[in-house]
Amino acid sequence: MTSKKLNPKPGRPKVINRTHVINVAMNSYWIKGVHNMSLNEICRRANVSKPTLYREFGSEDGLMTEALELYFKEFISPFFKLFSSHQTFHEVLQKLILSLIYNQEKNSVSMGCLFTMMRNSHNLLGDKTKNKLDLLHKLLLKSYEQWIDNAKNKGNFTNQIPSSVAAAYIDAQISNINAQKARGENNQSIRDAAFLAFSVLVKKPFQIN
Amino acid sequence: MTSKKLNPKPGRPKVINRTHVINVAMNSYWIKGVHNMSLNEICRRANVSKPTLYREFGSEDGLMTEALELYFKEFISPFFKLFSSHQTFHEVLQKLILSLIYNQEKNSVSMGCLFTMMRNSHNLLGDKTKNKLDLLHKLLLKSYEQWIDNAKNKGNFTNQIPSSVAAAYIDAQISNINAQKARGENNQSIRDAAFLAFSVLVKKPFQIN
DNA sequence: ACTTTTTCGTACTATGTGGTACGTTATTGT
DNA sequence: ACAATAACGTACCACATAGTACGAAAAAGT
Repeated sequence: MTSKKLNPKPGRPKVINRTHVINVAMNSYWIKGVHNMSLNEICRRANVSKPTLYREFGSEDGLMTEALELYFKEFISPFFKLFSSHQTFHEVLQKLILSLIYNQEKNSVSMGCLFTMMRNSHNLLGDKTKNKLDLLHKLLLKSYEQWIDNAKNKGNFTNQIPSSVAAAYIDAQISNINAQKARGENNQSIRDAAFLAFSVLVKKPFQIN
Repeated sequence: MTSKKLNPKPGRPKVINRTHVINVAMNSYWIKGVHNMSLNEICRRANVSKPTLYREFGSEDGLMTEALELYFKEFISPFFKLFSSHQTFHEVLQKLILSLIYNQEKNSVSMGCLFTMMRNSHNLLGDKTKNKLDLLHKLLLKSYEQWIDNAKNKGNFTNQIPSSVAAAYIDAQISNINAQKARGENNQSIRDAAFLAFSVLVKKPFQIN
């Protein structure tokens, strides 16, 4: 509380825990839905006063942007490592699908995907969040495209379809899986549909567990 | 105003135009999104006072239920006729896809599908609307299933997949098309993805116009 | 001690929401 | 004429929202 070295600035020291607030916001938006979660409620949950939150993030839009960024970093970009692994396209695709269906739940309640939820209601978002969303979406599409290009070079992807079209297809089908999860549909029927949809990209059938 | 025959009841005659209000509500929910359109705003647009609206529909939930029902009747059930036509499965499917992509716009602004929008945010709906939604969804799935069964009998559907699974697949892919429309994605890329997704159900490729 | 700097949070604003109380008005029945 | 009936809409309710004004508090510099 009084160490000059840890906080060598004048003025009352900050108590707000930025990363904690962003975490609370991310989870709240994720579980309850972006437009079913108010700033007031986030303040309550994060135990922060509203002016403090505004001082730190500027606006609801600012906080939401941070929440989105954290979500992408924690729950989406980890897949990028899979894309550049030495596994075949088929193996990675299967892992990706099953992971989306079976690992995105808390207390066995299916939660969908915050990123997809935001894309599906982008017209209600603030400008900063919308821009961030566009940026991340482009990044994601590029990642799919590189993954496919690599697979083509390695001979793991023999379909003659252009990589950009395949990337858009994967993006659409993954959004679809997430939407089905968010609707609370049955995991097995989501899996059946996903395997069917992605079978157009590969030769071998997928393994049911 | 004074005819006993046209209005043989005591009391002040009604002026509210029920079907007009439902139409306004349906279009408003459709264009602006169910949760971005308030009852107040609908009253303004339909030129009806709020108590009058409550007298007629009981609650926001009641009005929304009627709006949903009208939407389904006007924009979804017309497809049912296609399903029982004498055209092949392939022909009908292609017409269905193209119609969803190119005919659901007003002033060349893509609008998605109210039914799909509601399904994607069912957790925010009132009980009546949710029940109606479930009912209509089941009706829709049954229609797909019958369509497929018929096609199988006529030899137009040779895939060995169970009809219920195929119906769920069609449902998911159509929801996906609508979601992409609602996100404002490019029509051509939506069409490419849809043709690819549905190619697993048929043998011949689809015709690009 | 006193000023400066910075963050704190109570208490407020303006606006919007779904929903309703209630006096008014337009009709029919007698 | 006058009661009975039924729909009308103004003006309200309680509550929630995003966002802010402002004085108190906690640190550092002198």
